[in-house]
Amino acid sequence: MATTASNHYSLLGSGSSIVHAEPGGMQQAQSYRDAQTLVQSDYTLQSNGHPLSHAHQWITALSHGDGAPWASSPLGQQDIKPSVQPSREELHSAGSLQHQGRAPHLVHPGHGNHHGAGAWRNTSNAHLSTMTSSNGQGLLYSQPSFTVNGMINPGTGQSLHHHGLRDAHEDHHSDHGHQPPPQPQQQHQGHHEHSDEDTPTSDDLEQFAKQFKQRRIKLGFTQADVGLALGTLYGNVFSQTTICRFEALQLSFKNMCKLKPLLNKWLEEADSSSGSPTSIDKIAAQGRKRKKRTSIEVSVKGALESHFLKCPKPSAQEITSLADSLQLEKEVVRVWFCNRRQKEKRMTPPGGAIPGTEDVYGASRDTPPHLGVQTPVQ
DNA sequence: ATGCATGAGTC
DNA sequence: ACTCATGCATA
Repeated sequence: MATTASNHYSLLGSGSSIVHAEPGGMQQAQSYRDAQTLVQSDYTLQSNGHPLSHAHQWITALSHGDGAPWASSPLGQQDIKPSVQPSREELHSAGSLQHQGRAPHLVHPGHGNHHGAGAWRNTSNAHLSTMTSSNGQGLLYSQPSFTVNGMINPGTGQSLHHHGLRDAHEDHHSDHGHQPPPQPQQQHQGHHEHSDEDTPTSDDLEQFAKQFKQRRIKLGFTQADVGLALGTLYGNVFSQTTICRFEALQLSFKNMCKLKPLLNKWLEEADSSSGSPTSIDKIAAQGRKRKKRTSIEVSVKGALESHFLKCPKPSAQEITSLADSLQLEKEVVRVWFCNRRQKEKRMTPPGGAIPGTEDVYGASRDTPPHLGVQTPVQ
């Protein structure tokens, strides 16, 4: 694809003072790739170096295994990268064992409609203890540059954390209307409902997320604070978006499993370190151009929705013609479909389905099952 | 809280 | 060209 055009961003020195806001600039289909000649009119230059956004790559790289844990991945994750040190042998090894095949269940050749994206809540009640059995998940990551207590004090009220606060997170969840997703956990008859040792169940995650959010708020931290703290703490920086999605269970099962241990660690650190100094190291930020977010009109969205229902995976040809008829860039349309598909794979359905009422799309029956809890949120 | 976007890793 | 993890920008 237009790699040429899409990645011609420039790095801005950290000391750059220029800034160019360009608020209500343009926003509709401006071909960013065709416009190579146009220079960067449609890119927003962000001179403000945002905190390293490459950070996620460490994890991402390894995490791509996507074998859907519930599916059949022999080994789960042994990701977790140390900080910025590129020298890491695991990087490679991990790559090899990844992707051992997509979840057997939701594989649909051609484009049927949806695949069982909803494999999500397995709810197999059992505590599957499976993969990850021995990876070094709970280990520490080396943190060369910065070490330690990351996390800034939320100036906003709050300042008392107790350690014993562990409230019993024992609540409800007798069960949900889960469906029986192919849950391949095997071996180890789990029995320890621990946090990081074994693969959590959907309910475990749901519970943890709930508790995490509650405690986070009690401690007075925002989602952004946590994301930043994880960076200074472990070297993995996450954005407010990711924390938010975690709490709302809007990530894939695998992704949730990966983040849980990290957030769990943070929770522990959070209440143990009461008067920690909070040293926030900054890493050189880099800026790159990013295409301005395209806003798709509702009417157009409706059209895209319709097409999606008929064909979630349109061919390049179809995308082209569709883009043409809607007067959007092909790339925008392509990305829209990608995001749409991704959305279907999330744990929680879009609007928060009501238990018992599913199927967001007409014929879809395997849409991700509900999750009846809608958190009010901050 | 979410929509659109980027990129690495795959297929 | 797709999937996935992730995030900037925005409603």
